[in-house]
This record gives sequence, C-alpha cells and structure tokens, in this order.
Amino acid sequence: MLLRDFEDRPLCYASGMSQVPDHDAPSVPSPEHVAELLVRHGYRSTAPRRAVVADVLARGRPFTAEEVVANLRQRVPEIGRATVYRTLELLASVDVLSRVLRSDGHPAYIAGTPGHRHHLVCSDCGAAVAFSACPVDELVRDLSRDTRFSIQGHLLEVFGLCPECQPTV
Amino acid sequence: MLLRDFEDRPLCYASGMSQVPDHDAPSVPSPEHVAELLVRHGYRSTAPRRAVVADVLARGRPFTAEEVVANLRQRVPEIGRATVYRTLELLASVDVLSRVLRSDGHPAYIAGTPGHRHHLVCSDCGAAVAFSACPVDELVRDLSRDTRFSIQGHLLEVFGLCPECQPTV
DNA sequence: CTATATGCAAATTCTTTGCAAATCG
DNA sequence: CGATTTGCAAAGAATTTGCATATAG
Repeated sequence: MLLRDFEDRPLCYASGMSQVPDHDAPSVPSPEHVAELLVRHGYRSTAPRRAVVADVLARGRPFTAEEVVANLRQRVPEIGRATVYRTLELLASVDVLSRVLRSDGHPAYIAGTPGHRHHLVCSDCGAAVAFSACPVDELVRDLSRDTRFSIQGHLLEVFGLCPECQPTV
Repeated sequence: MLLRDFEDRPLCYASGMSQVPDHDAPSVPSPEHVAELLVRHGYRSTAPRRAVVADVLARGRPFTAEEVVANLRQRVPEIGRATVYRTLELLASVDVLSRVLRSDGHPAYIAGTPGHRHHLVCSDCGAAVAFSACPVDELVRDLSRDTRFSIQGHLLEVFGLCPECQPTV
C-alpha cells in the first residue's frame, strides 16, 4: 500500500527527557496492568495477546494493524494475522488503544490513552505528544443543549511539525 | 465487510427545517460552485466528476468511497471505480470534502465543510450536524508554545445519538 | 474439562496502477 | 489538436471468516 514509513524514524519525544511542560509523551500502562485489565473484563491473558500488548505499548505514535503484524512476525513468526487484528480491536474495546485517523489518511491505533487524552502528532516523523487539556467539554454542553443529541464522545487530533522536523530550526 | 448501513436510514436533520439554533446541517455548496472551483484549480469539469460531485453533495453524513461507487453505478453504470476514488481525493484536496474517521472505524469523507467546520455525528443513523464554534484554537496556541510544534491543523469530531435515535425520546 | 482463543488459508473488501481510448478546452 | 481524464482489468493491500486444534483457567 505504500504507507509513509513511520517505523525507522527517530522519536522526537520518546519519553522521560521531555522538554514539554504540562504535556507528556503518551503515558504507557504496564503490560501487567493491561493483562489484569483483560482478565477483569473476562478475557484471557494469552501468550499471543501478551506479544501484541508488548509490541503496542512500545509505540509512541499511531500505527496500523499491518505494522504490528509485520513487526511481530519477526520475533514471533507463528503468530496469526487474524489474532493481531482481533487483539487490537479487543484492546481498543477496553480503552488501552484508541482508534485514530493518521495524517496519511489511514485508520490507525495509538497506545497509552487512559482517561481523557488527545494527541498532537507530527505529520512528518509521526512523533506523538499526549495532552489532557481538552477544551471540548464546554462545547459539548452547548451542542448537547442546542441539538438535543445525547453526546457520547469525541475525537480530537492535532497535527503539526515537531521541532526536529521543521524546515528551518 | 459488513458496514453499518447508513444508506437507508432517514436523515434526522436533512436541511432547511433544522431545529438547531446556531448549528447547521453541513452547508452544501452548489454543484456549479464546485465545478468552477475545480476549474479555478486547473482541473477540468467533466461528466464523471460532475456525477460524483452531485452524489456527494446530496449526502449529509459521512460516506465511504465504496458507498459512492455503489450508488453511482446504479445511475451511471459506465463510471469507473478508479474515477470515483480519484475524484474523491481531488475534492478533498480542494476542500469540498473532508476526510473523517467514521464512528464505525472506517475512513470516510463528509461533504460541505467550507472553512473551519466540525461535525456532530449520530452514531446510530449517521446524521451529521455541522458546527463552527471551535474551541481548539486557544488550545493550539498553548500547545504550540509548550511543545514547539508548528501546528498545521486538527481533526475534531463529536459523536452521540440524535434525538430520533435516542432510546426513550 | 470446556469455553475461549489461536493459526491458517481462503474469501472478501478496499484501493491503486498502467495504459489505450475518449474528451475537454 | 494536445494534455488531461476515463474505464477497464488486473495487481496489490487490508481485513474478515470458518474451522480444526491448542490452551487458559
């Protein structure tokens, strides 16, 4: 499909040494926490699922199902493509992952979005910074009142160029 | 693929008789306006493109490329699938359409989004209401300052149930 | 044990591409 | 006319499904 290659580029903001006050690299729950979460929801913690979880938690940027498949296949060749797809959906259903629309137009997931979080994503290298300041809540009240919709949720993504990827730094 | 069927459901807010103060059904530019826009951008206004435009402008909710293909094929059987895909991308590039992530997880387009607009979409029937009040601008200033990203744009979608689709009206 | 989850391969669905023929301006 | 656009058919991706087998609890 000729995806933009987000794999082999350096992370601008990996974790830890962030220069970013008030905003963090996507916070990553531990694999154990996720395993427990699955069990709590009545699912089983299996080896293939743990492999997917480990892969996915290590990513700080949006990724597609196929990217996970490709990467996992290298270390766990026997893992089934369908299992990866199913597990990603499962993880999204328990809010370990969020579905996002990547700036290249492909539907993708992003990890580490417990609670109410959004992402600022670099459209060049794909680096993601999470932020929790969400200005949508008040808007939602207005919309709810004016439209009589019962509002369930929202999707907010911000795109831009991270410092490393800007033309003239 | 078993998509949620947004085709044969009634529009909750079609156009005109909106009960929605300050928020409108997605505003639809005229086919002629779009044709002129294409020409102004150096593209040609051709019959197949006009057919796609007509189809697309009549939709008040997010739709996929395949949905347009299926619908167009009924009245213009000779139209090529590739032409539809190409035209949709073209229309998105001149801002007649916006790419959105539909609540069923499928990448889709939505028509009638001139200027800075967002959509409140019913996750049951797919009805869309556009709104222009965007609370993101101030956030963007903060993010820009704090992260040093040069921010290019954002994607905001709100999901909920329209009045018609709520369990107990 | 037994319900759940897996891997595989095949079926579907979605999207893109190459190219000769048609068409807009 | 000449560059752009189209339709087609085929290639290429992405995603889903059915089912026998394996496994967690």
